[in-house]
Amino acid sequence: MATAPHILICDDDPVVHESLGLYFENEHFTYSSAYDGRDALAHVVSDKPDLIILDVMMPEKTGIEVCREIRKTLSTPIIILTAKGEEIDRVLGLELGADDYIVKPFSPREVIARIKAVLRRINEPQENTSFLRFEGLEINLDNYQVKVKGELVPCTPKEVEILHLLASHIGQVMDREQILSLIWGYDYFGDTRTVDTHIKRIRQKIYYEGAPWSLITVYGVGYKFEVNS
Amino acid sequence: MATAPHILICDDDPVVHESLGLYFENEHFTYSSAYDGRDALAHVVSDKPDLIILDVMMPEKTGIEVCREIRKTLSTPIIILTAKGEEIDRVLGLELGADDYIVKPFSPREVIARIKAVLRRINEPQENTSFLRFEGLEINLDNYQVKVKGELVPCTPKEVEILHLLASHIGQVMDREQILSLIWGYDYFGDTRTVDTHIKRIRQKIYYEGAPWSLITVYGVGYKFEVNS
DNA sequence: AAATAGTATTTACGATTTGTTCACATTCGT
DNA sequence: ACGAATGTGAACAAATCGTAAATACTATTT
Repeated sequence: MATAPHILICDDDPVVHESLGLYFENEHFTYSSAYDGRDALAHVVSDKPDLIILDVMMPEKTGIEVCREIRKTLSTPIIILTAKGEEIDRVLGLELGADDYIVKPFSPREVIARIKAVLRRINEPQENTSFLRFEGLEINLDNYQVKVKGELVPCTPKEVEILHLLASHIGQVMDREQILSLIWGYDYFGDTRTVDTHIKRIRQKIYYEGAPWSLITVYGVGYKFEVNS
Repeated sequence: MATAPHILICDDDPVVHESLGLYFENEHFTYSSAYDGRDALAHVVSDKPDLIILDVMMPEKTGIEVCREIRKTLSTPIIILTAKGEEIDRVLGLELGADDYIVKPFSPREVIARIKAVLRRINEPQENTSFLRFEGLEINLDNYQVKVKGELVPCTPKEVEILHLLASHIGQVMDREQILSLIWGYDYFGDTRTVDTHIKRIRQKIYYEGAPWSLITVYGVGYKFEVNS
């Protein structure tokens, strides 16, 4: 994967291949296609994809079975695809060793973002930056303490974690799903609006007039931590 | 820059010019010198350097101001130079559009390595497709921010996405269906004229007299992003 | 084991922003 | 010149967000 990643799409619905193919070409990803479970396994071996997109409902072998098979020998990242209503399988899929989970119908942005996130997570060993400091703001994930202008501000664990997550990705918008996945974990089923409530409280606690940083809402996308706007 | 790059050194300290000059000659880079902010801007225009090294502390105009000025019209790579202890926020520098940041005192190896890295990054086919830069126009899909002449222009998410899509396929005409599929998703069924309205708003927001790029309508087909050659 | 305090989550609703469509003017290609 | 395609502004619809308050959960103390 020196340059662009190669993705293997496994789904019995040609429409999914067409639309994903379009997004991938746009990103200069290459891809190959499998239309049933057995076919999928064959392609995994022959194509050596960098990432596998696996629909749950497929003839011959279900995505779950395929996932289990793959995990016996390979650690290739897998993203499970499922129709709305099949959401029960989420926990199961992830316990089987899938790396992420997308519900149909999906948006282009979502799919591409998830793929990039998974590949990034796989490739880059995480840097240990548990302590972050900005003008008038310190976030310490070792002792779960947040200081504003040197003063300790009592924050709950979730608040510290979310703030740390956003502040360690300055300027980068993170959507609610990403935040939920990274803070709560992949097996969490909750209302994405929960994130909003936490953001609200974090803002209340840390914001002061003239702070050189802020939590910014990107309408329709998510939140980001910005410095000196 | 067919062969060796030309570097513009902007610093009020002659010692810096001497030492950098020495390294550059060794690498067969050519270079020119500016000793204050105003001088720097003049040289940027007349010398058309391939890369600019910009000290923060300079008479007449600080490096920060010069950087901001340059970014209004040019996308020439900039490396910011700063003395240890000068609490210039790395983030701030990079937000202004600088490409890298070196703290004095620097080692020859470090400077050369950084310069080569930046030039490589700029020249090679973009790996980081989420950020696009043109003369007087920057599109950042991580931030969802668009800058025209260095100034932040408030755009809605759809506007940023469409602009980024077109700008990442320079010269290539995309029809309305393609744009809808890639931005809205495969399951969207709406009026294709919606695209027109978004294009209109993008043009209103980003266009300025003499911009070296534009959103062009291809009658009966679609839209494309063009750059003056 | 029950009560309590501290957190987390859900829900609801108004406010706001954004997206879409429509109507009409203008431009384009034939 | 004509019909089709596009530009444009304004009205409208939809989606999203902020916030507060209610509810559920969890760990600790009594």
